[in-house]
Amino acid sequence: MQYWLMKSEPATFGIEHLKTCPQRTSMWDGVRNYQVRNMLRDDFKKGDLAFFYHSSCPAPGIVGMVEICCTGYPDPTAFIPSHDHYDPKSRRESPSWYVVDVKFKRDFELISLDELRQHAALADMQVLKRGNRLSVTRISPEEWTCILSLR
DNA sequence: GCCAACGTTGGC
DNA sequence: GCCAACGTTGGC
Repeated sequence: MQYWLMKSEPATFGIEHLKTCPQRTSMWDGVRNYQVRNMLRDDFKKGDLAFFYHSSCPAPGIVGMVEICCTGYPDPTAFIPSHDHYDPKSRRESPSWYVVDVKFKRDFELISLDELRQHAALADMQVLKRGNRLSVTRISPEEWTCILSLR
């Protein structure tokens, strides 16, 4: 059982979108970064929990919690030529990219980036480090508990 | 395998 | 829209 933080741009796919999906569950597709791919493919397990983070928006921060529904499987959008996430280098026999399914668990009143930075116990979180570009990062159990205690 | 150029991310 | 940071690409 592991904890994660998953970033998404709310204009593209925010937590409000997730809540309108059937079973409030969606594929987390479109990851095109190898470090994140490796985590989705190798490390994510059914039952893991993740914070849902809104980035590249007026109020960046944690807005909710999701549960991981399955281990990673090949990203089907990479195989569809007309899709925005199409990647001709990804083949069905040797997929380049992976997804997991995530299910909505709960909302938070926004825990802003600024608020996260105010807690020394969270200072090591990758999402707070400058230059961080990973859309998925690990959260330690201590960090998870600390963030939950904020709401 | 080096490294410069380029593209993307994401807070501000 | 700026710009720092850093991943990716491709020539050599």
